[in-house]
Amino acid sequence: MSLPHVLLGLLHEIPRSGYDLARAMREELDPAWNAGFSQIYPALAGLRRRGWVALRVLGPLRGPRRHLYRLTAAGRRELRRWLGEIPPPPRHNDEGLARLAFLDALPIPERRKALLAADAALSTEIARLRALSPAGGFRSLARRAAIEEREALRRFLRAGGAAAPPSETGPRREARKKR
Amino acid sequence: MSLPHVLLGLLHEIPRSGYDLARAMREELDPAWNAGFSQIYPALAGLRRRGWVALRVLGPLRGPRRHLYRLTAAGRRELRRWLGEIPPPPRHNDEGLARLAFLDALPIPERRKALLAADAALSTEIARLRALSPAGGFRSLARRAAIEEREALRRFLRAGGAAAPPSETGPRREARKKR
DNA sequence: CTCGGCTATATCTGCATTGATATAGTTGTC
DNA sequence: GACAACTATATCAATGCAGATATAGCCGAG
Repeated sequence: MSLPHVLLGLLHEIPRSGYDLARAMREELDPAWNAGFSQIYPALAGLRRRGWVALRVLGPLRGPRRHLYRLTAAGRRELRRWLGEIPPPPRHNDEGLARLAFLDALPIPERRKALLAADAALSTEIARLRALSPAGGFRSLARRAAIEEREALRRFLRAGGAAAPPSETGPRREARKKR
Repeated sequence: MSLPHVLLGLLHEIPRSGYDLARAMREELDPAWNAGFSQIYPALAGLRRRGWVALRVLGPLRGPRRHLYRLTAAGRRELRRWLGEIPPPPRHNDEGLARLAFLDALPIPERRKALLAADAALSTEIARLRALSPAGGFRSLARRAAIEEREALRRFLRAGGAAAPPSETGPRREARKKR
C-alpha cells in the first residue's frame, strides 16, 4: 500500500539497513505503521528498482554484512510528492467497532461485561503507547494523535455504554424478505 | 480475520443472502467493516462447513435464485462467544498518521498546506459518516464511536498543528523518570 | 567452552483484501 | 426496442500482511 513511502520517510534523515528499518518502525512509528522483514526486504528491492534508494554493502568488518540504503534525489522528491498528496480517507476494518455494533446479540449483563472488557483493553493499550520512548519531532506528534484517538473512543464507551443502551427505539429495519 | 464473525453478527436477526450481506455492510456497518463478494462467498461456505449457518435456496420465482443463510444454534453460540472474548488491541497501519510522522521532510510552508489538506479530508469523511442513514441500536453506537475518533484526531491536528510544530532542534526531553 | 540473545540477511506459506471480470434475469426509462 | 441500473451468483489475479523458518556471525554470562 504505502509501505514504500513509509520506508522513504524513515530513510529521510539517515541511511539504514532493512533490520534498522524494522526496528525503527517498532520504536519510532509504533501505532502508525508496522511491517515485518518479509515485507521490508522485497519493498526495498522495489525502491531500488525505481531508483529511489541506493544500496551500499558493508563487508563484514564487524558482524554480519550490512546492506545500507540511502535516499537518492529522486527518492527525496517522491517522498515530498507523497506528503503533499491529498490524503485518502482511512478505510480499515476495525474488529473492536464491529463487536460493538453487534452487542445487541448479548443478554444485558454480558453486554456490561463486554463493554468493561473493551474499556480495560483500551486502557492497557493507551498505557503501552504512553510508555514508549519518546520519538522526536513529528513522530511524537503522530503518536500523541494516536493516543488522542484512543482516548476519545474510551471516553465515548464509558459515557455511551452507561447512558445509552439503545434497544428498540430507532426505526426497526424492515427485513424486506417478502417474495 | 474476523469476517466470519461479522457475518454471524449480520445474520443474527434475519436470514440474508450474500448480496444482502454486502449491502448491509455498506449501509449499516460502514466505517467499522467492509468486504466484497470475493471474500463473502467463500466465508459463507466456511461458515456452512462449520455448521454455524444453514442454507436455503429459493428457486427463481422472481429474479435470479437466492441463497438465504440463517444462523444455527451453534452459530448463535459462536457469535456470543466471540462477543464475550477479550478484544485484541487494534493494530492496523494508518497512512494518515504515517504521513504526519514524516512531515519533518517538508519545508515549513508546505507543512502547513499538508496539515490543512489533512484537516479538510477528515472533515469530508466525518460529514460522509454523519450523512449515512441511521442504523439501529448498537450499530449506530459503533458509528458514532467512529465519528468520535475522527473528531478527536481533527481537534488534535487543529490545535497541535498550529501550536506545536516541534522542530528537530526542539527540547529533547530525555530525562524522564530514571529508575 | 557453551548457551542464549542480539544483529542481520532472506525466503516460504497462508490468509486477508481489493478490484476486475463473467453470467444472467428483472425493472424502469426514453 | 434499446439501454441503463439493479439484483444475484461466483471466480480470478494481484497485493498486503503475519508468522514461521533458515542461515550465520557476534557478544556476554556462567
